[in-house]
Amino acid sequence: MSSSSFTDLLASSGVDCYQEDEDFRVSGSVSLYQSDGFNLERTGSGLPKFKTAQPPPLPISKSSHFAFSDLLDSPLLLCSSHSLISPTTGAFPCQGFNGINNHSDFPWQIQPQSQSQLPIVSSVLQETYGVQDPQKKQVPVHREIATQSFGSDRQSKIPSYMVSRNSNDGYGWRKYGQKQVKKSENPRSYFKCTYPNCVSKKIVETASDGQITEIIYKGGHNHPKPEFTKRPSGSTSISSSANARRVFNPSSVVSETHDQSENSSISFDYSEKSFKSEYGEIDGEEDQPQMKRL
DNA sequence: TATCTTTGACCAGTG
DNA sequence: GCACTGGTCAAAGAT
Repeated sequence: MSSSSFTDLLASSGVDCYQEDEDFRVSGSVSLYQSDGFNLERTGSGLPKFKTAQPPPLPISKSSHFAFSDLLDSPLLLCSSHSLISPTTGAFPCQGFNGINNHSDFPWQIQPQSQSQLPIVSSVLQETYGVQDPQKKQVPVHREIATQSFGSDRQSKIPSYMVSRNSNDGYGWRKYGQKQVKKSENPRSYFKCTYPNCVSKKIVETASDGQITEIIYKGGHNHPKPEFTKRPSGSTSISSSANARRVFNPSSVVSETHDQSENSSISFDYSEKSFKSEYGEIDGEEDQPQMKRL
């Protein structure tokens, strides 16, 4: 898909794409769930408009759904584990955004403005392929600014761990700190990936009303998005969900790791079921009833 | 009982 | 060297 069609698609979907410096941002009023590796930001009223510059030619399909976490499994981001974006051009040195991406589908699903299907009423994305000083550790920074408007009443009922631990991206996150920083009036929560030996971290900035205003990813996952086995039915409490241990599929790790370093093709289900499953993120469809209860 | 979040303290980087 | 700031640690409480 060409960049123009991509931007057209986003624009038509209420997404605002623009690039600022090294940041490629996608913002607007769109329901996006998966977000790993992306900046998510709600800008104002969410009226779609392009600030700039041609965004990278993301191979997005015309699907109305996409899963951001899958992007982390793709070379688009994983390439950042091996090489950083050009600090001067902001361009990916690897193929991903250079228009030669082989992925037939961009792994995200744009949820049109329909607000009836998901708890997330709207979410606006900003994607930043952060560039760190090459002199410093070569860890890519993926900044994500997200606003998850669950609706004031609904959001307040969602336990914090449901947001923080999984953070809608399919990965397991463990909160290890929270701090009020000066440069932002909102407190920051610090998360680590729970996958063994994974150094990926993220910083989630949450507004006073509970909305996630910014997510900053530090370091890439050295593992694919985990596959989870389903727990036996019968455990319906939220705590059971929190206590559910994610089981990583070793074979998946091997194969996907290989794909990440090479040319992995990304496939994802555009169906609503899939999207909801992604949203359920806690443990797939098993947790959807929990979400419904919530 | 295990695992999680919370939160104050501590540490390191920077000006 | 000092103060400020952001990031991390770890004990305590919660689930």
